[in-house]
Amino acid sequence: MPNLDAAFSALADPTRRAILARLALGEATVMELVEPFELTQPAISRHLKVLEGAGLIVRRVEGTKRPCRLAPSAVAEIDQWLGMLRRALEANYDRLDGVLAAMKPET
Amino acid sequence: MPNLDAAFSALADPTRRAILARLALGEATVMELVEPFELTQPAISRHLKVLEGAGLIVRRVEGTKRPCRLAPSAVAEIDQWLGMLRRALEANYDRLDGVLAAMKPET
DNA sequence: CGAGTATATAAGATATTATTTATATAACTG
DNA sequence: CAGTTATATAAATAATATCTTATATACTCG
Repeated sequence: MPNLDAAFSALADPTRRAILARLALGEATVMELVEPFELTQPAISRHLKVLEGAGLIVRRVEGTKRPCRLAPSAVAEIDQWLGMLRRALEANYDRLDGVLAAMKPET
Repeated sequence: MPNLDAAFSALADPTRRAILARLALGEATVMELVEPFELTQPAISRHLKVLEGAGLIVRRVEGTKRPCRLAPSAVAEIDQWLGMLRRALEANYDRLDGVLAAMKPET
């Protein structure tokens, strides 16, 4: 089970979300990801490590470059967990209790 | 606009996710939420404050009790943001670039 | 090989978070 | 009103995260 802690924690940082948004447009190298931010290269490298550790990105080796791109798995897992809340909220306001009694709380 | 930072950050903690899972089963008071955990009441109160600040729960006043329940707004916002990644990943592997060029990165 | 480029790691400063114990507030209960 | 219950806040501590500068590694090119 990839880690929900790590995934949500990674998404909690606006720089990291911006990196993911950039990667949604396509693969990018570390230096390409450094450029739009006012942070140093080591800072971005660290953010990338966090994102990779959370399973949100993957990296290739291409000579001296390490292009990053989005990874599917973690997003799916987050979606699945949020689905629980979504369903609870859709099933709604007035009668939350009864309808949802069948759901198992969490690990 | 409720805060994505706050929302994801709130979700990054397993105790808080467990609290949300419990609330998906229906409203609960602070003491009811304390019971299943091996944490003190002040610790849970603080977690609830974080969840409330993130817009993930709301509270009523009922005498001396403060029953909590899920709030819809933050989940919707998170969903929306994750939707960007989801679409990028669905549009997929081979040709991420072209298809997604129309997307705006982030705030 | 030697210089330059791309990236990673280390060390250190500072900030933030999570927790506990102790205490405060406020509402019910007899 | 006094005691009890439900919850919040404060102070102290410990662990974690983030950033910077400095430096290491590892490819590439002439």
